[in-house]
This record gives sequence, C-alpha cells and structure tokens, in this order.
Amino acid sequence: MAKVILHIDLNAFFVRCEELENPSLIGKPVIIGRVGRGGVVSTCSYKAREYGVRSGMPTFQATKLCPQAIIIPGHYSLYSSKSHEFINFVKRYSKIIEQASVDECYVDMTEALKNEKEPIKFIKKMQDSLLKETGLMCSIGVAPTKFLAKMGSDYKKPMGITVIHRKDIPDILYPLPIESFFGIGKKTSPKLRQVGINTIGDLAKRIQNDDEETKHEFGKFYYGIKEWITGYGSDVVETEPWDPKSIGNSTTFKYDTNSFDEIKEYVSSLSKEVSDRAKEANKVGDSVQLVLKDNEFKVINRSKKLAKATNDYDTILTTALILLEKNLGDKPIRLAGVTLQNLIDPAEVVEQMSIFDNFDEIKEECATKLLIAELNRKMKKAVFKTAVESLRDKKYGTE
DNA sequence: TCTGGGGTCCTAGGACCC
DNA sequence: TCTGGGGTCCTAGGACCC
Repeated sequence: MAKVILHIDLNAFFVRCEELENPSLIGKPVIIGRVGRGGVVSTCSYKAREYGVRSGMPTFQATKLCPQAIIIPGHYSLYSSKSHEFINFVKRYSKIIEQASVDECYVDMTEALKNEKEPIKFIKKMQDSLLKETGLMCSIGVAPTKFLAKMGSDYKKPMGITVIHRKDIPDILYPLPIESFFGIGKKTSPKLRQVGINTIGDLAKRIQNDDEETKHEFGKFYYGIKEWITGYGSDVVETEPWDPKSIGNSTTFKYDTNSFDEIKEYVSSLSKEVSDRAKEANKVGDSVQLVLKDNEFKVINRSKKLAKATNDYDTILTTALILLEKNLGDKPIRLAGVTLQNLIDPAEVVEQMSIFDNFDEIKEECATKLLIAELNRKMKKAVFKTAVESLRDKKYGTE
C-alpha cells in the first residue's frame, strides 16, 4: 500500500524569524545577507522577490533592483532555535521524520493518518497550528514518495498544500520547466533544453520511450529519474540523526592576494575553527582538503590523506599549509577553505588501532612473507623488463 | 562594488596490488 | 608473447542543494 509522505518546507524561513522578532518588517522587502565584498542574498521576503531579488544574488545587485530593501545580516542561532521548535512540533504527529535542512523535513504520516476520514483537512489543521503556535508558515507536499512530496511543497507557496498522487503526475508535474526538477541545476538544464527537453513532461516522454540512446545519454541516472518521474521513487523517511561526513570552513579575503604569509594567516584561523568544530562534534577525520578560489573564480581542490584520523589543530594546519605551499601560484587568490573529511567517531579509531596492538608480532610474522612477495614482484618486473627489452631489440635492433 | 558558505554525492584517472 | 585485467585506494574536480 502506498505510504503518505509529507514534505514540509518553511516559507522564507530566515525572514520569518526576523519578522517574529520585529513585526514592523512584515510586508516589507527584507533581505538576509551581508553587504560589501562577497556579500550575497541568503534569502529574502516575498515582497523583495517581486523586485526580482533572488537567493545567491550579490547584495549590491539586489539593492539596485530594490533600493528600499531592508538588509539584515543573519542571526543564525535564532534560526537554529526556531528550527528546533519546528521539528519538535512535527514530532508530535509522527516520529518518522527526516530533517533535510534547517527549514524542511520529510514525515511519514501513513500511521498517523490511517484512520483519518479527511486527511487533507487534518494536514491543513496541522499547518494552521504550526503558524499559531510558532508563527512559522509552511508549504506542504503530500505524496506516496519523497520526490513527489518535495515537488509538491514547491508547487504552491506560501502556505500551500499540494497533493500529488501517481495519477496526478502528468497534470501537475509535466507542464513545469525542466529547472524545477529536483537535482537538475544550471549546468544540466541548458544541455537538456538544447536537445528539446524544456519541461518535465518532455523529460518523462524521453525516459518512457525506453530507447537505448536515451539510456546511454542519462547513464546511471536513467533508472533513478524513471522511478522518480513515474512515482516509484524512495518512500523511506530516514530517521537516523544527521551524522556529518565533513566539517569545513572557508572565507573570502578582504582583498585578493597571493602572498603565502597573508593566506597562511587565514588558513590558520580556518584550521582552528575546523578543529574546534570537529572536537565539539566529537569527530575525527583522516583527510584534509584545501580549497583555493582565484580572482577569476577558478576553484582548485587539493586534499591529503593523514596517517591517522584526528581533529588536532596542528595536524590540520600543517597539512593545509603543505597543500597551500604546493599549489599557490602567481594568481591572486580571493577565497580559501579548509575541510576535514571522512569523519568518524574517535571510538572507531581506537577499534582500528587495537587491531594493531600486536603490530610488532604481526610485522615480524609478515616480514618474511612480505619479503618474498616483494622479491617476487621485483623479479617479475625484472623479467618483464628484460623481455620487453629483448623484444624491442629484436624489432629495432641495437648495437 | 561584481559573484557566500555550509554541505553531499558522483565520476574518473592513476597508483598499486594480486 | 606485441605492453593482463580486476579490485581498491587516493586524489581531483564537478554538479547540486539550502
């Protein structure tokens, strides 16, 4: 039997938090973001959107479109506590909940709505209660899969409720532009439009043709897209709490520079932040990544594996500086970032290490075998090399 | 005064091993 | 005999999302 999955998306979440603190902002064009070098719009109110302001837009450009906009730097601890309120509210209805980001979650409501005669009315009441109790507005998608629920919550904003059964897919999703398909961004959509795929319906048609050429074009994604678009994608709401796989910190410099010493200062404070946050999260990682963005926005990504997983500041910094030294060229750099990757719990490292408690014994035991293996390899190589040489001699002839 | 910062996941090539 | 093949790890880089 089909499940009932909800995707709940908070509308203009950061702005709403600010409005609740300061009601005089309501109905005004509000932008959350930094002003000055590198400042972009994090999010904005619906009023600001009427002027063409969008997330990710440089703030200077946004103020040109909407000079009267009120610009507020983010108050992230406020948003975080409001986000907790939101999740706790939803948990009262169902424990099967997956937080997808600070302002959205998937909920499996199959059990909760089992005996409900009018489930949509129930969901509407839920939406109203959230507004009444927390002041937060949301859009809700209701569907048998996570993908369809996500598309549904996006369909009508703010305070929308959109139900998408499998049979509704052609009516609701097919007319939408290809960019609105979750996972198709600004690099992929022009390619699709070039081959005549302008809407989700166009994509569905191509996929359902089942021809080999389309399969080849989409490669690995083919069957995933097909499941999503036909309404048979995943309906499993993952209740596991979020477990970070990497912790990173990056910053845009006050001005572009290629001075090693200047960048080193940035890299040390970034490394400190990463180390502190990893310790706070009780995580260790075994790879350090350095990101550099130059003045032409070319990004390079260099990483180095550590001997053992750690969150030690000196190790992170030293590794990052080795990477910096190796990769800093003549180009002025505008941004640097340090990331600790492949995070695990320190307990797992202890387990891994304990395997090697008797390392000396093992080493001794293996030494002979290794030696033989190594000799074998060398001989194999030598034999191979001789063979190749002798062949070459035969072919070309040497003195 | 041009274009953030936090992440995740996937791919592909080279090294290395058997 | 005309430079094995399969598996895995490491590294670099790209695309996407919020």
